[in-house]
Amino acid sequence: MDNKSIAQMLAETADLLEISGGDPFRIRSYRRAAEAVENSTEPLAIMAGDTKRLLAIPGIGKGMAANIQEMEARGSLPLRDELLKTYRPSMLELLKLPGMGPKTVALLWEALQVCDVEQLQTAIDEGRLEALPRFGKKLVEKLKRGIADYRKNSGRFRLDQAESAAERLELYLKEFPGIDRITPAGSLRRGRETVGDLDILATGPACAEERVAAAVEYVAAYPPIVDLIAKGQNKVSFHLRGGLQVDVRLLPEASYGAALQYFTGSKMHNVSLRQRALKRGYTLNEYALARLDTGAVAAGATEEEIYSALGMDWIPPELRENQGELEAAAAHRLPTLIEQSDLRGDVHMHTQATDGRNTIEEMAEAALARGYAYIAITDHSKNLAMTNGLDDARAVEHMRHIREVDQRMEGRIRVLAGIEADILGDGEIDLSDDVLARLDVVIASVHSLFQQSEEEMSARLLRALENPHVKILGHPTGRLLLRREPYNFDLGAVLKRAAERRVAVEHNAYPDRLDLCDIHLRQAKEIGVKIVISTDSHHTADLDNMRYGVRQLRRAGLSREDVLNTLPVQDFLDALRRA
DNA sequence: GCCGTTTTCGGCCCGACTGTTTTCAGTCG
Repeated sequence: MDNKSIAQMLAETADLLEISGGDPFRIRSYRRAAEAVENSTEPLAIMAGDTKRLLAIPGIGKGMAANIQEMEARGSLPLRDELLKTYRPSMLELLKLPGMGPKTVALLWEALQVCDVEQLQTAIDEGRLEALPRFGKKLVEKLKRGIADYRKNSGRFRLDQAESAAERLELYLKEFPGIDRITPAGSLRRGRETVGDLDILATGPACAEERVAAAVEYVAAYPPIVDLIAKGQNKVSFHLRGGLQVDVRLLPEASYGAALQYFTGSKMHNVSLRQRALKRGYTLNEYALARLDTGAVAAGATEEEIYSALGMDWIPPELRENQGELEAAAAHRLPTLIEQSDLRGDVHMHTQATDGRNTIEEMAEAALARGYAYIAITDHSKNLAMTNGLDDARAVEHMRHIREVDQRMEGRIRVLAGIEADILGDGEIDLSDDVLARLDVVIASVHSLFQQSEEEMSARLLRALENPHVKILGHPTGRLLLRREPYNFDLGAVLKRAAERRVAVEHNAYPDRLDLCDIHLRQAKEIGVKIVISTDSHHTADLDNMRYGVRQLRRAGLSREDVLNTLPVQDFLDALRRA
């Protein structure tokens, strides 16, 4: 079983235990174990035989190790099977409705034998819910709306979409006199590839306790709101068109840091942080860090002073997932994360020669405007016929063009000549060695491997790595290589061989395909593979996507040294030649 | 079920909001 399936099974067991009214602390340990498994860079299938290694994972004890071994051996978890005799799997879906928690699910089951969304809808229509304790008109209304939303869209929102919604709201909030600082918190600030809802924090004189009511009214009047969910003393929650939920919190300046820390999360990071605070004689909430004995406030205005009062360095939001960052911060050993400004070149882009929209010059000017010192033009090779891919002769001709443009730029920006070549069925590259040898940047990509089995893929990737001209292993889908989904091929072996051959592995910065690569980026770092980050731009505007990819690298804990295109152009080329 | 710079037992993070109550349980983040 792959890690994701194991994690899901553990999480479901936690949900079922909660519905059954089980011990809350036992439930929490199942949740913790699920997180730990999901975040493990190593397939548990390999570790399962080694109890000691399982026990070394925080959150995994004797019982959980046995559970994991059981799942590996039989593909099932006895406690979960037991619970499913009493409860229905569809109840796990019911839990996703807003306002619906384990207690309510249990009540619906015991009183009405309702166990899924369909039956709940029927029970509502027949008016059977009102007979139950705690079920008034409003709660029933809320469930009705919840069911409609659930059917319409059940899912998270892409980071780039959430970001632009946040930016529009920010403009609106800034209009209100006395609101002068606005920060998105939550998973958006942590740079998660998808965002469940938007947490926006705001502060300024208008957010002081005695004045905040007017600002709350202003927020609630935000025109794009389609559905006001809640309006409290200093918080407004609503849905935007498209279903994105937004929580806006208006906070006094003295506790802004505490609130930012609190609402940035992640939940597990906060739980651990508060535990550490307790051990040191403090209590931490969204208003302040305070002494337990006297109640005296120790910190609150900034995040830095809170972490510092607890003996830690400030932790970049991207790392706040409770995966060892607290220990690293206490030991002053946090990595210095890469910044977008560290990048000196974008080395994967297409032009009109194949399926790009712009000319070489236009791409170069656009990159120059974004502060890059160099780019590589890497159009497709002939095997991608549908893109009008280049054969040997056209590749040489195109290279000549690129060199001319490079000359014309007169050193303002270096324009390197490259290719995004295709890996053929036998692992060969679809251009001659002669041509490949004359190019500065050869990316070998996996287009033709889409429909292949995953075992086949890894074999081909490994063969392609043996080609001396391949400098970068590309993954233009963002799904093939560095992904978190269950995969059968041995990615570790490909990364290890890439490290040995000194071939860099590419990380593409697509906003719509940021599909969960952080775990494998971490694995690449552990193995020592160099990363090249690029946008695979087909249009000058695509160059702006770099920021999304950088967030991914940061979440994986990567520093400038891990990424080749932070180097000056000559060092970058030398590093590639070492392959 | 996990875990230990007070512990191998006895703890385990914290507060707001909602709806239904008339003092609180449940949900949420």
